[in-house]
Amino acid sequence: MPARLRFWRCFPASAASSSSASWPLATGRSFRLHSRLTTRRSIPRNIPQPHPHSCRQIRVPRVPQGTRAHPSPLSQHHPQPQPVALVPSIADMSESNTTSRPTRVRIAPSPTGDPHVGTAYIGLLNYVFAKQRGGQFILRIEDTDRTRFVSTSEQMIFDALKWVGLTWDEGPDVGGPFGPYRQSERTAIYREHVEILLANGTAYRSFETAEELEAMRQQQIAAKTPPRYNGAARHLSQEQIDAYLAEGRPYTVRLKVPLEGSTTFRDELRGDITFEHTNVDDQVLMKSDGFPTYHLANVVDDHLMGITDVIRAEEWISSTPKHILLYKAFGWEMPKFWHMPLLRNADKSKISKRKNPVSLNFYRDSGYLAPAVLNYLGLMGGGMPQLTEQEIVSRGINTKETDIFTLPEMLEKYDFARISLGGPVFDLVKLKWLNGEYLRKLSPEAFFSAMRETIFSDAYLQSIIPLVQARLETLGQIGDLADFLFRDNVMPPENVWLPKKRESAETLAFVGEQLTALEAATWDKDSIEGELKKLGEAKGWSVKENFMLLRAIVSGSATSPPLVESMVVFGKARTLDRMRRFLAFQKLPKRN
RNA sequence: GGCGAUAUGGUGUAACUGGUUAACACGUCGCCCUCUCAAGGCGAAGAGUUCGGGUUCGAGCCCCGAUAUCGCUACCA
Repeated sequence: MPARLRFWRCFPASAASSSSASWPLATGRSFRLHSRLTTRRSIPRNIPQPHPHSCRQIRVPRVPQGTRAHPSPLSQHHPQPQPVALVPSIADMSESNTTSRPTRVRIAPSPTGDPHVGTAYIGLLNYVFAKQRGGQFILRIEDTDRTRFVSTSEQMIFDALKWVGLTWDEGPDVGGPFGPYRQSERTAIYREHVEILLANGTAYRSFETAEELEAMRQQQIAAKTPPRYNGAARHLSQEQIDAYLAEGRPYTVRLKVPLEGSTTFRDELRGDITFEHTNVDDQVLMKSDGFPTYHLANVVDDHLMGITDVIRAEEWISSTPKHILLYKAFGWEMPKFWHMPLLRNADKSKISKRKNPVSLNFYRDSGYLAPAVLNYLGLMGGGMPQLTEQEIVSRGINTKETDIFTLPEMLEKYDFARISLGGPVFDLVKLKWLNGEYLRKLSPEAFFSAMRETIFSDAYLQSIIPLVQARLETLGQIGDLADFLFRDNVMPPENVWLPKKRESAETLAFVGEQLTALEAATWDKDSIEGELKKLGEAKGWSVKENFMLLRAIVSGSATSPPLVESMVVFGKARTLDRMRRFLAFQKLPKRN
């Protein structure tokens, strides 16, 4: 059994149950985990009994071993009927304060642009988690940031998730008993809850302007002290507050984090994690525009929607104490937290569009098959049991098949206890190999259908007709003119892309700016053209230079159908990817 | 800088409660097949498990200490 969790095993079992109740009690590393193993079940034989005097750090399995190759005594002695089989109910094994609520999980994407692979990744994990336990998978739209809101984004998220094959039981489009599922439609709810916090003294109003806060931040940075809100507004007198309110001064509401002590929570994959309160900021809960921040909205909604397990990316670990504090401030039952490792670029940084295609639209439009994408995502972070050597030999199966599995197989075998915590690099090379495997297994008929539904769909072909019809003398010439709309690797030679009167460095810099401009653009002819011309004017690039450069990058050639229309047809995700690939290629060290 | 998390070949993962030459897949290289390229078959190189101590007959798994990487450090999520 791989030991993935360390904890101090020096507390008698009886001490365990009380720890989670009080706050802010800095618990030792593992009261609760300990209790997980000792309550409601007999202690597994293979785990040493706690000894009152021994305080040795040992490793224990995070989760009962029922699905492992070697069934634990637990699962042997206590066969449990399960909805879909599998990970014998982590909930069952958990501490007794969890009143076996039905499993409900959620993903909460933010509609700020193209649907993200990370959303599909976390979505997949949540989906599998829920379905393995006969629970519900909920989709909630976190659109509380109106400055980053993109109106087309929500629909794209729906479409992308459906494309990969994930379906949700409740959501903005399908409804459900705990709606609305769009946070912008829940502002009244948040306001009510803020009042509760204000009333019970766990939050306070803060009247500083954004500028004042920024100035404070700069000062703190200059003084090399941690940039943090100084809590000044905590000390405002009631008269002062009333006066400010009377004059209609805008304010935010902040969480009143205890000045002393610490908060400990259990991450189901890592064990207990403790944060000193001196390191937890008085987080803004309600912005001056009346919208909540993620922290408030997420806690309120998770509670109201009956979420039992919060499965989200690792980047949230640092703010989890704030969420814990909020649950406690409201007096609510806590969900369990599972922080998944972050998908990474090749350089190990958090996956980002500049270094990796992250738009699900890109994968869909480029002809990746949804099951392959899902399969690949399932490979990230482990989770699927690997065949042992003996199994490979005895069953004589092709070893690469271990890496190939379907969603139903994941439901059957995926084991959250197996997840490895190192951030996995999202490797396009292996994804392509996997996709190729899927493609080859298709029947010719299915392959044909796949082609006709994507790269050669009627809709795609029809969108191309206006670009080529006037320019052809025979139908057979279409490939001469529009090959770049059907190709993956397009890379113009330097004599094609480099303008006569420009240096390569300034040109590449300009491409970078084109890219930035286009990333922000709505994907239609006028917007694209407008953005490009605006940029060209600002930077002193003629329309001709500007467009010819981009034409070279997008089409690989100096002649092509109308550029902007071609880009519209080709799609935002793929066009931008082509530009990024161009830049990446040019930055590669050249031979000679 | 502060706080937190993480650490097995280039990449993704294995390695049962510490037990023989650290396994599988992708990638790379070579050979075979073949009109070419893929696919397929066969084979090879590539890590001694971030580093340093310790415990032990024995450590990737346990302990201590470093280091590195990533994340957070917003009226973004």
